[in-house]
Amino acid sequence: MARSQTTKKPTRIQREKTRSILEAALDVFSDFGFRGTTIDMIAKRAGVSKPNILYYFDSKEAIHKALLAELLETWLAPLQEIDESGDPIEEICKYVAQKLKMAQNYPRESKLFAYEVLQGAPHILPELEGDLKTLVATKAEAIAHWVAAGKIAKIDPHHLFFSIWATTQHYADFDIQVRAVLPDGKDPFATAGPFLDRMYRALLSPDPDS
Amino acid sequence: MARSQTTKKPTRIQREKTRSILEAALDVFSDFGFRGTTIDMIAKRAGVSKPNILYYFDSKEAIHKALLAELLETWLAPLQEIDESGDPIEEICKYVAQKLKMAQNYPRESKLFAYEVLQGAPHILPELEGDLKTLVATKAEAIAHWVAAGKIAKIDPHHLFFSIWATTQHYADFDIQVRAVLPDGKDPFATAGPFLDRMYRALLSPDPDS
DNA sequence: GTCTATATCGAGATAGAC
DNA sequence: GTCTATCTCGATATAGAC
Repeated sequence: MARSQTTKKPTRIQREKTRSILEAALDVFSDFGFRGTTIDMIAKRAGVSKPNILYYFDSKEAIHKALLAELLETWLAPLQEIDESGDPIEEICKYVAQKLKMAQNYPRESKLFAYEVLQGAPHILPELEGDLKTLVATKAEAIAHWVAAGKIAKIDPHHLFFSIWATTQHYADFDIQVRAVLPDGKDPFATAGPFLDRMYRALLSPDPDS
Repeated sequence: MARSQTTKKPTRIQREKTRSILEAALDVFSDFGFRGTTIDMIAKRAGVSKPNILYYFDSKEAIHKALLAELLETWLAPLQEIDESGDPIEEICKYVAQKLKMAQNYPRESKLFAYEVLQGAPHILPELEGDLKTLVATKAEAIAHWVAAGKIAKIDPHHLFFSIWATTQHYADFDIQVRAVLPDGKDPFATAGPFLDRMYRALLSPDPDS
């Protein structure tokens, strides 16, 4: 019986090994997707044997699920932080900047998520329809209040979030294309930051006639 | 020797069968990705046998490549149409609307492309670094002229394109997530159109102080 | 706990009958 | 041209020694 199926608390060695397997798996899954990844690839990258992987995790899918579960926690954190009592435009631009930073520093997580959603979110659809939908609804309401108070332009809060997710994660998920198209020597993230900041300030600035 | 390796021109039957195989393959590849798709799935959906598929195409990869080649032609067409002598904001908003329409009407193509780029564009990297980069450079220059003439706000043309691609294709590629998060009964594409139009008009409107 | 060896299975591709 | 049957290989997962 594998450790992962028992309830005994893991030793330090076990925790470290579990971590290094997850770390290696994130590397490979984010590059090749679930189906394109073999346990052997993960084993090689983690520096352990294939059966040893299956001692710590019941199956390839179990590794994948563990990664997605971890991911969701951290992925939604910045959204939580949007504060209705703060300055509207600054709050949203801060969120955009945080999301772009995450795309830069955690591209593997972004791509793992992209693969999952592209496939129809087989493992996390319940979370999307549950926690995520609820959280977005809450924050969308805050934004609707800002709109109603005339503090920002009259925009659809849901599509605002979609556009923020799309534009920031694009630099992680479509990294290859971005680098292929950008002129040589132009850093994607350094130049994307000011562009996006400007875009959302323009979008959100309240109309004079409102 | 398979027909696909000969140089004889195909009969009507052969062309129709090739088409129906490609059609079925697009369905399956766009749902499950290259590695997640089996020839059997394509065969079932096309209503032919597995060996029959391999009579018309040399391999699974050959089908995939054929789809990508077709895709690129149509995918870049709207970008070509941006006309430097037209009204700047109308030209760009027209492009945005066209791209959104394509995401709505050709979501399979969008997802096929997304899978390919996520994986590191193994089949189309040369085209991205060649034709696409060249085309974008040309159009970016046109936009730079508009900026220099004070006709639109001072924005980075490359990141403008990235943001348009990201925000429009998001509704095809992340369709599942969009629908999971949107309030019930709210149509994604119908509500995205006005949002994006407003966003790009706000972004591009020239500064008073320029 | 970790390894070598292996059972098992799914899938790409081929052979050969019709 | 199209089928049934099959070859072959790679990958998940397991058995069993150490």
